[in-house]
Amino acid sequence: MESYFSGEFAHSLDEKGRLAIPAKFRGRFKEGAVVTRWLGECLAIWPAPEWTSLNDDIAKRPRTDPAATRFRHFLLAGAHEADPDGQGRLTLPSHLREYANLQNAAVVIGNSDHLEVWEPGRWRAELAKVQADIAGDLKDLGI
Amino acid sequence: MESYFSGEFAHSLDEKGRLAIPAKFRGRFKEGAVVTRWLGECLAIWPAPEWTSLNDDIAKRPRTDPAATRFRHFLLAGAHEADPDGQGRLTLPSHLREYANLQNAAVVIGNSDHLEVWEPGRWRAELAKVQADIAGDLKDLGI
DNA sequence: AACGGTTCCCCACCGTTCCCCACAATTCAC
DNA sequence: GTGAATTGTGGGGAACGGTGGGGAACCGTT
Repeated sequence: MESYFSGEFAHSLDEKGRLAIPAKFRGRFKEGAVVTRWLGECLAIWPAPEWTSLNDDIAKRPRTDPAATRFRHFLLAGAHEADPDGQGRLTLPSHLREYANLQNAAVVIGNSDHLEVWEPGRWRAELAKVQADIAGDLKDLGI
Repeated sequence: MESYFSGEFAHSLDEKGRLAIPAKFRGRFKEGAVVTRWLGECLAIWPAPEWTSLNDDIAKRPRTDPAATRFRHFLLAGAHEADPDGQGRLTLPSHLREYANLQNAAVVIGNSDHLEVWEPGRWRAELAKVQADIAGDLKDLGI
């Protein structure tokens, strides 16, 4: 069993909008999965426990904080709970597919506590940006 | 048993994308190996324990830090866990081979806590740069 | 109650990957 | 110098994982 999500996987979306979760991670979604919008115009897939703790964190923020309110709208309004089918796939609702601009292909990447789903073109652009800034980022992070 | 990785080894990549780990280092990868993108457009190979500690460090960084987000995408998305086969080889996934521009040949070098895999041409260029700057670098480092 | 549409579940195919065996070349020992 | 062991390389077969599609169950509507 994996402790952190990592890796990059090129998967397809079929005509029913189904996306396969990488086989090595399926065990982490036995208790359910939640799909949400995420930063960079991609989607995030959370195992149920991680989703709950993220939710608890958000709920603690004061109702009067405008930033917290916007973040709630961003995250909660798009949240979609889904159990993977017998083949380890989950169906992405159309409004989330539109947000992430997903057509027939997708790149699934592991990112610590969640998976991310990117349209392949956007992922290449993100990677290019990352490579351009990596030296400076490392310096900032002190690694 | 070596404590630090060092040395330079010219190996080939076969048609299945398999790379042989130098025999003297194979004992360090009994618990598993992780291949990632690395600086200079090469790949890094980490023994599982070293990777875990690097991973813990990354996971601790705040979700909101853009530099940390980019670094996660660079490192975690590129990370590929693989156990060496019975011959001490591991398969490099195609997206990592593309990143490092690897075709049929590779140079494996030891670098303290990890191995690096370079396309031979890039490695020669890196060596040339190193030799050109070595005197000044030593001065800066106070060695 | 009947119908159309959607969603869910299951089965089957196919490509890839993994694992094992075999060869060749180099190194090491005697 | 000769033999033996180790190392790097290649290939074949079996298992696994991703994909597509068909049929049953479930919804809302007429």
